[in-house]
Amino acid sequence: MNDEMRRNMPLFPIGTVTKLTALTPRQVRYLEQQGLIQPECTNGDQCLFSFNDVKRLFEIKSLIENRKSN
DNA sequence: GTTCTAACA
DNA sequence: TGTTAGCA
Repeated sequence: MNDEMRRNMPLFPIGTVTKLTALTPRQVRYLEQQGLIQPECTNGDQCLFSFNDVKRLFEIKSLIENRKSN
């Protein structure tokens, strides 16, 4: 994998994702169980999230916040 | 230190 | 949804 590729396909652990999305690991896992996100679970025990998933979390987060307002 | 699962309220 | 317990 090239250096450029790592910049475009970084994989973060749930801890980083929770900070980036401002969500809790519970919500992230729950959404994952609902099939709303598709993280890369290589070992099956640890799931790494890519920008793709983080982006989806932000969309979902917005929906949750909108749900409160409406 | 970090992640995962399970269950309960 | 949030927390706790134990495990690797």
